[in-house]
Amino acid sequence: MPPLKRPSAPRDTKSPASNPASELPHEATKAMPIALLRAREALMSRFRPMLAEHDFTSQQWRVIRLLNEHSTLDAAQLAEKAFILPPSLTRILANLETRDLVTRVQSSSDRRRYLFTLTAPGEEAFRKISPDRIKVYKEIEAYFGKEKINLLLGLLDELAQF
Amino acid sequence: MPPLKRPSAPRDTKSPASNPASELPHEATKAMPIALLRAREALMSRFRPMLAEHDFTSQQWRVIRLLNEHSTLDAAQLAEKAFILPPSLTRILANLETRDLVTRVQSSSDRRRYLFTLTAPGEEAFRKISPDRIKVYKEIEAYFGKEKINLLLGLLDELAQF
DNA sequence: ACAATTTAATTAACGTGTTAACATTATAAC
DNA sequence: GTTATAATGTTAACACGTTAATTAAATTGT
Repeated sequence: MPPLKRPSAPRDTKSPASNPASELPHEATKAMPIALLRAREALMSRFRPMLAEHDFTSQQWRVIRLLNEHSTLDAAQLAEKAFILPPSLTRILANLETRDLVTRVQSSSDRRRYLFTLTAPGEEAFRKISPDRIKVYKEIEAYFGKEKINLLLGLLDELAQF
Repeated sequence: MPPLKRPSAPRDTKSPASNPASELPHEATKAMPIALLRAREALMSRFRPMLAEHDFTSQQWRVIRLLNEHSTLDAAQLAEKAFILPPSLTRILANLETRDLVTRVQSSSDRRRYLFTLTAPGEEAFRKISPDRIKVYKEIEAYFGKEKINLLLGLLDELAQF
């Protein structure tokens, strides 16, 4: 039987005594969105300063990296692979074009589409940053271990299907 | 010895043949930040429309939820628990105060600090949304299973320590 | 008590996230 | 072939993320 309420007693939570945390069906699930955010931030806080030194945001870098891998992509492909919504991507690409890191050409077969490619300075920026980036990957692996990383990736991919 | 380059050959990637994906030490690690993003988005895409019906963003809702649990918190405590940076929190609290969902009182012992509390309409909003929210939690559990959720949470917490 | 330092919260500036509406071009229906 | 529909990318509006600078108040050292 739960103890009687003492309304005059000091307290710093409102957790109802009739519904302790251990019985709630979704206590763990409730924490998932923030746990994902915190884990991601733990990683990004390593990459961000390094990218900032070269005047890149992580999203700008994701676009650069993808264009380095695929040589040419249209906006829809970039949006899907970088997981960036079209309105954000429009702004990011405009920024990178202004800085002469990326160029666009209109597709001749479908004039609604634009094909994006790294410029020479864009490729140079990629090569310049890459070593630092790999250093961080290795630190993560050293801390966490490849097995756990793959286990985690599997779970995340499955959750992403939801 | 790597094959000769064929500059005229069609291709859609630039992956160097001398360094196939299976040998790269960080292929999995490289995918972690986006995998975390995608997993989180899978969850948030369920919550967002429901919150939007009541004119809440997920961040605003996080603040409401925390004030419901803890009854009164200062900005620093809210920032830490909701994982929201102080400048964002300032704006969010200003918004919620304008809507009379939250009130602030200056701490008498430390006049730099402000203590925030839900108003009656704030508590009402919380109660109104809560059932929908729990419904989504249960859907997630039904899809993913509690064991996997707890396993995933453990891995995420460990990664967050990095 | 007083100056220097530290801390809590805010402001400023810029970039991104999110939704809705829009212009342009392709495709489908008829 | 013309009209209706769908798809690609952009614009607009608002909220949040991120870093640096700022204000006000507390704390420390002397």
